[in-house]
Amino acid sequence: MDKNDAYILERQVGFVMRRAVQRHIAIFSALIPEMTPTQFAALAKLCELGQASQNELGRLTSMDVATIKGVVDRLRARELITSAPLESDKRRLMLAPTRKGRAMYRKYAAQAAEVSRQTLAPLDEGEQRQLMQLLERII
Amino acid sequence: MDKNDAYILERQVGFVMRRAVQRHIAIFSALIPEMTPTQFAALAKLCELGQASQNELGRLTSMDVATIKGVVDRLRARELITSAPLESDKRRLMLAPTRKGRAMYRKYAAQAAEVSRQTLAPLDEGEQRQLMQLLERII
DNA sequence: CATATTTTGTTTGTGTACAAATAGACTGTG
DNA sequence: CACAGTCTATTTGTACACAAACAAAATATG
Repeated sequence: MDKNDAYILERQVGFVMRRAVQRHIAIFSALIPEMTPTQFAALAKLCELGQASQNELGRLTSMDVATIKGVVDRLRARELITSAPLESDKRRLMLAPTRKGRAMYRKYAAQAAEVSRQTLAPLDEGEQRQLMQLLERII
Repeated sequence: MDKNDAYILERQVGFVMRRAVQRHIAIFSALIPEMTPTQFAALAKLCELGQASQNELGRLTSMDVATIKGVVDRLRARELITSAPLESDKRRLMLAPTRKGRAMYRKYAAQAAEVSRQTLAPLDEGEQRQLMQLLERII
């Protein structure tokens, strides 16, 4: 194998992104130890929507059916959201934030934005915008 | 809350990176269904080094002690690597790829590079370089 | 209307990922 | 030498993440 063809782990996008996500999660849990990024994402989206079915919430937060179920179970166990089968479509489980859930969201929304700021802190504003745009294009 | 201050999930780095990683993993498992990105990373690094202790391999692949143990266990179960306590330091577990492990690495190294190419395919070469550089700076 | 298909949710199994507690082995310093 | 501190590995518990298989409900289509 030619030297230039060598597979260098540290130069693969997947590896670098995995490490960047690790750092991001570390920042998140330092600033918001009360919940995980995933749980906050689900709660935030549900607060934005007011209500949504479990499936719908999963799609909007990019979690598959098994994952969103676990996240919802944990949020419900902490009484941050409620769930009830929909009368008009008994397959669907309608979710809504509780008063406590909305309070939790309001309490941490600013902190969550700060997590993004700290994650991007090594870059200047232009670079931050650039990174976000490039990432959005490889989704 | 001001409209401009609104927390928009889709614009948070963490959320976008998580989705980008999801797409990357999907591409990886389509091209290399035989193993996970994590397992390949550990195998690749071990092949590059020739040998390493479990702890060392974990550090170099950014996996914590519990994670690297699981990955090593699975690679060993498939006879892709061997492990043996080091005589001169009985705490350490020295790992080395087997002939089969090295063959597996050689077989998939080109595919793994192709995974990176496909992940970055929506971007032109300059943008790909840019994205990698920006990601490396927020690690 | 009857049934084939799709949608929603659950369950099971495997694989990262990390925190915290534990145990055994090494190292440094008094 | 003794022993305090450090390093390596293991174990346990929790939380994503996804595939696959299943059941129940709704919808589409003949």
